[in-house]
Amino acid sequence: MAQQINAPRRVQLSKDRVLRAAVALADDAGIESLSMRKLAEELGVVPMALYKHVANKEELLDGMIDVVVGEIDPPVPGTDWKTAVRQRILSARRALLHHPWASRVIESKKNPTPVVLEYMDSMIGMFRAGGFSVNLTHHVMHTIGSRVLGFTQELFNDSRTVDPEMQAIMLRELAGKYPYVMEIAGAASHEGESVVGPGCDDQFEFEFALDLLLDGFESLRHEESSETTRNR
Amino acid sequence: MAQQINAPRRVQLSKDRVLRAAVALADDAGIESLSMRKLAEELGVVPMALYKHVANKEELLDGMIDVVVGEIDPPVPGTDWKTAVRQRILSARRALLHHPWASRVIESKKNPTPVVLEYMDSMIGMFRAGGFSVNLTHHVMHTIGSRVLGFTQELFNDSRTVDPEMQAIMLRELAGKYPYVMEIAGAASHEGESVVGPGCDDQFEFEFALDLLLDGFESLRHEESSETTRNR
DNA sequence: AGTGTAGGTGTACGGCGTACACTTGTCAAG
DNA sequence: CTTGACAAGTGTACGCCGTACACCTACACT
Repeated sequence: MAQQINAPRRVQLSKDRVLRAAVALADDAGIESLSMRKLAEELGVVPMALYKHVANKEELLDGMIDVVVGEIDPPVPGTDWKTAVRQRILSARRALLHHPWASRVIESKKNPTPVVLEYMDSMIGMFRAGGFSVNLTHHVMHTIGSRVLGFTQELFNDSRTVDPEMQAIMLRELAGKYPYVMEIAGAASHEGESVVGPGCDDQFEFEFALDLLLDGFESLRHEESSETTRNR
Repeated sequence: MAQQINAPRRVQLSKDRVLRAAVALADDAGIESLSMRKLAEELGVVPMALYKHVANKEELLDGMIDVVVGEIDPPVPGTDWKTAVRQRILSARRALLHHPWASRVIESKKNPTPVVLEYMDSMIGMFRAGGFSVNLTHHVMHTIGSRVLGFTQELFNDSRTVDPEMQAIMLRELAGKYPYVMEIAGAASHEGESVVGPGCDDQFEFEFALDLLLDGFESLRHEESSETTRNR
C-alpha cells in the first residue's frame, strides 16, 4: 500500500550498478571470488538477471576495467611533458593500488578496451606534445610499459598471516639459502618493527624507477633534437 | 604375455611427468584451458590420479613455474656486471616467451616459489658483485621488476583473427578516435605488409628499454662511488 | 483493453576442483 | 610361497562455476 507509481519496485538494476557492485566485491573479497552468482546475491537478484546488463563475465570484467581506468585523472594542461607524464602515471598507480586485482585483469585480456586505448592514446599525445618524435615515443612507451625482468614480485607480502615465532625460524633458514635477498630485506627494514616487509617504501621505489626512466627519456630527446633528421 | 617384470604396466606417472605434461598443455592450449581433468586425460589417467603427485592445482602451477624458471640460463662468470645482467635477463625473457602463460601465473601467486627466490637472489648477487651498494641494488631491482605504467598491452596482437577488409574499416574508425596510437602503429609498420602489428620489433623494443635502464643504473653507481658514504 | 517489450526468474547442463572410499600392483618379511 | 603393508591409480559424489533457454511480469503506448 502507498506504493509509488512509476517508481521501480526494488532499486532497479543497471549496467552501471552492476559494474560498481562488481568492483566493490572484487575490492574486498578478491577477484578470484567474484562470481556471477555472488555478485547477483550481493545485488539481491537472481544470477541470470545480470545477463540483461552484461553479455557475459568477459564483458563484466571489461566494464570493471573501465571503471578503474576512469578513476585516473585527466592530464593537467599547461605543464612541461615531464611533470605532466609524471603526475598522470602516479595517478594511474593510485587508481590501480585501490583495486589490486585490476592490473592482473587488464593484462589477462588480449585486447584493450576502448577506454584503455584512449588512456594510451592520451599518454602518447603527452610525449608527442613534448617534442618527442613518433619513433622515440614508440620506444618510450614500450619502456614505460613493459616489465623488464620477466616478472615482479613483492617478496614477503604476506608477513602478517603467519606467527612471528615461526617467521623468525624460517628467516634464519632462508638467510642461508638466499643471502642477497636477506641482505636487501634487512637493509630495507633497518628501523622497522618486523625484520621483513614493511620497511620498504613502495611509493619511493616506484618514483625512483619512474624518475630514472623519465631522466633517461629526457636525454634521449635531447640527443634526438641535435640530429639532422627529425621525426619519423 | 611376455609381460615385463619389474617394469610398470603403462609408463608410470611421476611429479616430473605431470609437470612436463602440464607445461606442454598450457603452451599449446592456453593456460585457461588447463584443467586437472584435461591434464589427466592427456596422460591417459583418471583425474584423481594426479593428486598422488601434486597436492592440488595450486601446487601444480607452482611446479610449472619452476619448470619455466629452470629454463633460464645460469649467470655466466667472468664478465662485467652489465653484460652478465643483460644476458641473464634476455635469457629469462626467452624462457618466458616460450611459455606465454608463465608471467601471468607467476604474478598471480602471492608468494614466490623457492626456485623463483633463488633466481632473484642470484640476480641481486650479480649487482652486488658489480659493486652496487645494498641500497642501490634494492632500488635497481625494483626498477627492473616493476612495470611503470600501471599496465602493458601489446596492442592489436590479434591481427590475424579477423578478415582484412573489416580490419581496414575499423582502422579508419579508430584513426579518428586514437590519432596518436595510429601514428605510432603506422610508423612501426612503415614497411610491413599489414598496416598494423608485425612492423613492431618486440625484441628491439625490449632491448631498448633494458639498455636504457642499465645505462641509468651505471651512472647511478658512479655517482654513488664518488660519495663518502659507501654501502648501507 | 490490448499488446510489445525490457527486466527479472527458474530450471537445467556441462565443466570445474577435489574429498573420500575403493582396488590393484609391487615387494619385503615371515 | 604366502602374506600383508604400502604406494599408485580408480570411481563416485559434492558443491561450485558460467550461462542457454523458456518463462513470467509489469509497465508504456496505442
